Amino acid sequence: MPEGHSVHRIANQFEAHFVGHRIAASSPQGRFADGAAQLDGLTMTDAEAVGKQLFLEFAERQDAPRRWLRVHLGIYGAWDFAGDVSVDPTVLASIGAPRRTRLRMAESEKETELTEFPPPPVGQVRVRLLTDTAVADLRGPTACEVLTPEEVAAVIATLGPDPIVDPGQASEDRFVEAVRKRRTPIGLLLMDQTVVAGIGNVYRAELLYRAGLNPHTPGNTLPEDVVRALWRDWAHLLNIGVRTGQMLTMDGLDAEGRARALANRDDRHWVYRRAGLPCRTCGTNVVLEVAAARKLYWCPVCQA
DNA sequence: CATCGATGTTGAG
DNA sequence: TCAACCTCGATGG
Repeated sequence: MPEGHSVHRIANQFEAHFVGHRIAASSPQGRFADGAAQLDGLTMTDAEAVGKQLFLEFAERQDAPRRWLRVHLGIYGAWDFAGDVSVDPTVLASIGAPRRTRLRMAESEKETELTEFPPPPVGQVRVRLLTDTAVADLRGPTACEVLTPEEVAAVIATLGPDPIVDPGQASEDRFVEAVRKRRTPIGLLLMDQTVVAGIGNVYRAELLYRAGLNPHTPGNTLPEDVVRALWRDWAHLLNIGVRTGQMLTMDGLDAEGRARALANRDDRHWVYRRAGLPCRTCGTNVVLEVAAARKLYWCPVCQA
């Protein structure tokens, strides 16, 4: 699935083109007919991303009770936007006019031509959210449900800090404390959404590499400054991800390297998906091991 | 064209 | 620990 950065971009897209608009909600696939009926005709009043979860708020009127749609894309979910939407939602404010197009927002983003509006739903569309000028289709989510504000608060309470939602020192402190009180290996703690929200398998491998950390190191044996640096690096990479829409983890590259990283996913990471290939730094073969049913890539020399 | 695998989570056993 | 969820791009024949 998209890791935290994409979910923030999706929230930005909703913020820019759906919030403040009256929404026609439907479930072309039928599996979310009841939920869609609860939202149909309401106005979207807010769009928030926390970790990998997306929350869209709806209300009848300004002072009316609020309802939230909670969406988690899981491993292969995606939102498809079409109509007047931003090709790059993060630059909308400076560019102004949206572009009439079709945009898939999942693990990667792809733009295609739009011939009619609204486009007929393609495939299994769980939810369609339609305004006069823009449409969002959700497919393949692992979670899609209508919640009360209290239920949303309860979900968010289970999540660790997200550096974009809470950029302050308190979030860093929370992360440091959560990591340093547990014997669990840091490689698993980074994937634990109650410890930090939004990191997935790619960012985990890359953050550990960048920190020179052995994934098996127990959290409670890590020096405080190492854990703080880890948090700051996550915040740094997340911001790059939200800005570019790509999980670029090899910053500091020259212009040529940057172009290569943007063009080829094989040249984009230090260790992720590089099992058996030489480490870019020391030449040692990158190791692949399976931990908690996920593939973990790391360099046994650089991350000794 | 068939098969595989994935940037994730939940819940059963 | 592992299957299920449910989609689609990449890969191989």
